[in-house]
Amino acid sequence: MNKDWMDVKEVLDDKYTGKKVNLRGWIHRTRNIGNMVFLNLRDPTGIVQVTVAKDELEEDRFEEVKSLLIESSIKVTGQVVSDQRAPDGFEVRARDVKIVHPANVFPIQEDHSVEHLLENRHLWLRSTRMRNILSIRSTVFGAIHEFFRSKGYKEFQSPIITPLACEGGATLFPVDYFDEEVYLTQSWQLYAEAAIFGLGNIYTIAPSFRAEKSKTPRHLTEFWHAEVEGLWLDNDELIELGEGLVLHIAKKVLEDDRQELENIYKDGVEYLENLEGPFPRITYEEAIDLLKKEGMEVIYGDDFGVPEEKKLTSLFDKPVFVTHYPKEIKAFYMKRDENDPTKVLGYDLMVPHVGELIGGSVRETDVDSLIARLKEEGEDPSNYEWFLDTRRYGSVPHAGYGLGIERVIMWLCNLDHIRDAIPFPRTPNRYRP
RNA sequence: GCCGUCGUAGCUCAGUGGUAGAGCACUCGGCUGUUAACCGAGCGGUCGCCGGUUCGAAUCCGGUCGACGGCGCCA
Repeated sequence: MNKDWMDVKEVLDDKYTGKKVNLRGWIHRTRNIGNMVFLNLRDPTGIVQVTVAKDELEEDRFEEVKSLLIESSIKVTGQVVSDQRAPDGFEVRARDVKIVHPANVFPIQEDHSVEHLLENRHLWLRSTRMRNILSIRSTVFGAIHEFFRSKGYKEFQSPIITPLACEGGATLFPVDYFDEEVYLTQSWQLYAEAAIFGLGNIYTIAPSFRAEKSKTPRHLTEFWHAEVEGLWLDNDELIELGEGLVLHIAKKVLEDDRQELENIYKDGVEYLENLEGPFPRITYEEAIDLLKKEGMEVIYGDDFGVPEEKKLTSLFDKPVFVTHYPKEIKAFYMKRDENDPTKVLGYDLMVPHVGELIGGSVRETDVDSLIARLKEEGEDPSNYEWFLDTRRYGSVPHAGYGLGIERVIMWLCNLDHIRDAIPFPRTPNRYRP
């Protein structure tokens, strides 16, 4: 190996012990004891201790290094030694330190409130915790592309600016479009249903926007949505497509980010390692019965709240599919079950702590049924003419789902709050920085 | 939308009617093996904002703004 700059991780992996290295990065912490300075040098791969002795540097340079504040950027040349006194068993004895850019007083110290970290999110991204999470996030995005493309699905983009709603009840962010009111998209789905009859099976990863004042640990107003639409799929095939994606994501994160995952959540690794299909599948009615058996007061026809979700997911050691919900509590576009027209062919995939990870359904293709359901939801069907057209010209059975990517990350990392699953979270009370 | 908690130094907090406090950070001094170093000194405030009660309000009362937490709704 012969290169100019080494990674901190390589030093900690014993690749350069006894040798000279060149490192560059940021001062994570610094301690000076007079004629010697201890620096913890951070780069994107890790943190290593650097010792700077007064004898080794020119006097002026030593005084400069001594006065550097946390987060100053530097280049270090020195020798790697194995030393039990160093935090990770290895340290770099500096021969030369070049100051790239001294830092002002860093606003984030050891004690910090949630609010302070959110105000300084642009600086908090340098933390080990955020670095680990964002690495896992990157892997999750890659895994989703990989999964769908390996199955022959093509990537299709819908507009972000749109004139119509999609999810009944969900509120839209209005946008002033040259004096007309349009909205930020809530979902890719309706446009996907137009594209599917030409392109075939498609998927996307795109932001979705929900103007709901949901002050919960599971909601963002702007979140990243992985959505898929497949031709000829029935509900069972759609379940397999959802299960396959979740399993593939978990596998990839274990492969590529095991260390990052362990840094955040030690128990997560074992849970994910043991995760395999098939996930349990129960109907809405069976879920109601289970909850009643557990002593909960649930009324048939009600959607599950947080207490019901918690109870239900606690009964299984894997994510659980709940199928065949009553049509009244689900979106207008879901197809009714021919065997029981009060139910829809669709499902939610639920996991502990997070709740719903995926919501999917077979799509209704009958124009009259769609119009009737739209009216029930208080929508004006004339706003949906182009969508209804997709059913008027040789529609075929099809199905799809949406997966909340931040919720997947929250689940994988066992995060207390979904806002840590995204670099700059947007919540009802926060849109800065 | 509903319920709750909290706003005091750059940060984290104490102070519940009588002169505004601590730890950390920062500055200066000391120290060649520190691990959130340590020791000494210094700097640092319109107690969120508006109004009221009182001889006197960070403290009591009313309002307001903001943040956080929980519920509902959803992915």
